[in-house]
Amino acid sequence: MSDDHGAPGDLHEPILGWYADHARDLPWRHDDCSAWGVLVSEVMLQQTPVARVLPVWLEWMERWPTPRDLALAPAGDAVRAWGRLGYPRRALRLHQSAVAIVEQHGSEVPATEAELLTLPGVGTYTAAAVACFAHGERTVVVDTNVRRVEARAVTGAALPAAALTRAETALAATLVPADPAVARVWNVAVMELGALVCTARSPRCPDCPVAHLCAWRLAGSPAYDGPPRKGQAWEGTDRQVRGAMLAVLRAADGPVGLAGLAAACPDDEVRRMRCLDGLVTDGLVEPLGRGRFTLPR
DNA sequence: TATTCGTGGCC
DNA sequence: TGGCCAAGAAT
Repeated sequence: MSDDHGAPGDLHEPILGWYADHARDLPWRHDDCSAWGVLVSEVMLQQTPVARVLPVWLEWMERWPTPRDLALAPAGDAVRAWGRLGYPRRALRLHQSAVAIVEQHGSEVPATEAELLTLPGVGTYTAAAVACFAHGERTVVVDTNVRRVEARAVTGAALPAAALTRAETALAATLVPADPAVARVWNVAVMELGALVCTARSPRCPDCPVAHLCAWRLAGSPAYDGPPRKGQAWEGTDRQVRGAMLAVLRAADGPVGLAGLAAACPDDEVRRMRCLDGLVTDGLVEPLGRGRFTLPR
């Protein structure tokens, strides 16, 4: 029909069609899911796989079905209910967001990106995602999946650059359909394609609806040739100790003494105290005096 | 712009 | 086996 093979517009029909057939049935995508449910899901999904988020999200929605419900609970309850999703400051920020939504937004999750961006823990991606998926706004949603799909299909690179570039955002913007309702499906469809088919390590190109026009494939699927990607250090980091300390506090019924927290880092008192200080500064741990600590009240 | 911040599963 | 990676945000 068109002779300009590879034009960005050619991606729409195949990807939207693929999504219609292969989308996962996730509760936060249901029409009856509240904007609050969408916001909670988006924050939980930051750097955390769907499989791990699902049971915790269901628990949260049952326990705190509205922002007001969470705002009325102690912050520590949110941190404990966060379980082992990782990056527990997200739980704290979600609680702070709930309070802000109640106090400053009439208990309704804001609909515009600008307002959403004022909420703690809500950045560029999450604001665009919530405005779009919860409120139907036509936004440009750019997450790691979108970046990878577009890097391959359009740019021809094996992987996107380490940091989001203006060019990527501009490209993504040109690809978002003009109609808000279609844009909404497009945004989630590209993410889904990246999550299920156009994966980082071993992409399932035979299952890809745009393999025939993928610039990366047409170039012979060249290996990544950019600057070396530095991994996420873990062994011997403060994160490891902070995580262990928080695990102790989550498991405990009441306050925990320094001796109990020492198990998280038995061989290095300097690091141990630095991490504890950091947790207190972050608001994830509350000092009670006399060397006793608890999750925030 | 580069770091820091959890956790666990997978190839 | 272990490095890599997962719907990022804040500083």
